[in-house]
Amino acid sequence: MTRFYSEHSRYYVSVDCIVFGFDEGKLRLLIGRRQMDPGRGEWSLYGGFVREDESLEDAAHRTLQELTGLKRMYLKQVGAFGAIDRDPGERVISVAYCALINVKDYDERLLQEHEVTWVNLDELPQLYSDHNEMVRKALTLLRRRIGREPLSFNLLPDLFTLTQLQQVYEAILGTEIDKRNFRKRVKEIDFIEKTELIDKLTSKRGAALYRFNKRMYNGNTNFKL
Amino acid sequence: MTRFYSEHSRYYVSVDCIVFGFDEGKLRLLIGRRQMDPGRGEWSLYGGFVREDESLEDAAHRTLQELTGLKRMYLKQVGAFGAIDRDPGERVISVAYCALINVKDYDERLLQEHEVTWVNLDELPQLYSDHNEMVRKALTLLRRRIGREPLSFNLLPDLFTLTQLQQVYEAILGTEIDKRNFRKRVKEIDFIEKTELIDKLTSKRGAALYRFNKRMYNGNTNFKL
DNA sequence: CCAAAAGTGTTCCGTCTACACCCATGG
DNA sequence: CCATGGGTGTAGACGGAACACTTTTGG
Repeated sequence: MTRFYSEHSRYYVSVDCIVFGFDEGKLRLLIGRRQMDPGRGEWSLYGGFVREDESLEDAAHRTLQELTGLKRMYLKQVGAFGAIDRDPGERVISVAYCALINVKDYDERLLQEHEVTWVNLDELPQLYSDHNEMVRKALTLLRRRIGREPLSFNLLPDLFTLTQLQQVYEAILGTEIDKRNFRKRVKEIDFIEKTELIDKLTSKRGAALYRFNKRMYNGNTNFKL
Repeated sequence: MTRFYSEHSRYYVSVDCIVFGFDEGKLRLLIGRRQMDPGRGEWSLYGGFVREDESLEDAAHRTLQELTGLKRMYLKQVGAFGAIDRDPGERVISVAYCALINVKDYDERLLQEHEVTWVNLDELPQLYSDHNEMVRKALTLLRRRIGREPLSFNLLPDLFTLTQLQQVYEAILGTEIDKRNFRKRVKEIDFIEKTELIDKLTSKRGAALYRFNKRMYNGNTNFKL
């Protein structure tokens, strides 16, 4: 192939994944001990270098599949990070991606293997390089979008109770929400379907299970929750 | 320097600038004929390759200074674009930046020199590579932010009339806005200052000139316009 | 004197918020 | 029988939307 741009410099490009999960009413984040130099042993987001045969987003999907075993998950680009010395080793330009997964789907064995763990978002330690900034930015992005995009279902099982759904909102927004007002709004959203099933695990009385109906959602850009 | 990541591939990284201006009530975009192969002669955003001694944002600022002569302008990252074949020449990962400038500040000579022109946003031709997508994404970003961030002043002279300000909102949002409601809201925002000066160019009666007070704005994250 | 843009308040309606009690059941 | 979480409606406050006429002055 002809070399068009040979007078310019080339850079390592990586993807770093901010993986959010939701468990026991709290937002959690998947972080691990960095397994390469420099910075070996520091807490870090999970990431990887971009290969020649994949797009940025594909690289993030591949990285996440290595980590979790999950094939296609909710994924949004957070932004590119390119400070000259952001990586203490060499210059690496990194593109951050925010992923949302249901903690139950996660393969526990892979967790061990990659030496990653879930930490509560509010107990996040200092992370390698600019990773804390990536997390902040990802969270800001979620907060801005959760009301107009059906993000929250990615953090929950297919069937969920309204209490769980509300807890996701509260965890992401960092506020308390009035139960009656929340449920009133849910009732007016047709793509959140009540099923006949009852969850008896979390309460004695049992709670109705709901489901996100993707078909009904399609094309519906104007809901508000 | 030790080479830490030598087993991985490196890539050209460029910045592409979506430069918005505002003139005669319309949003305009700065585009030019591409001056290098491949794609020479196609309409294109203005961009450049990232150098080793600059961050991504610095690269965007430098590129924009070459183009407009302006030193520090409003600049926001739109996102990284990394499809494998997005550039027909070689693999180039590009980070798009959205800039807002006041058309009057622009150096007309440089415009000639770089063979770039202003086009109305609604008459945008097909652009090189994925540049149209970058523009769409930048516009979406502006629409989402204009209400909670003082973007609009970057598109106007230091002194502006309320009609001009309203036109900026209408151009970005693509909607018509009620004059009285708009002005009512402006009155409640303390960092938009009325001056004693009168603009007599656009109307016979004359219109009061306003100014964005940066000091008053600082720290004010909760306005709404 | 008239065309053209500037400037100005009120009413209505819909939306969001605050708020407290009964229900069902497992242990 | 009681502790625990599930489930329900209403009233008042607030904010956003609709709406039309007067003012000024250059030509």
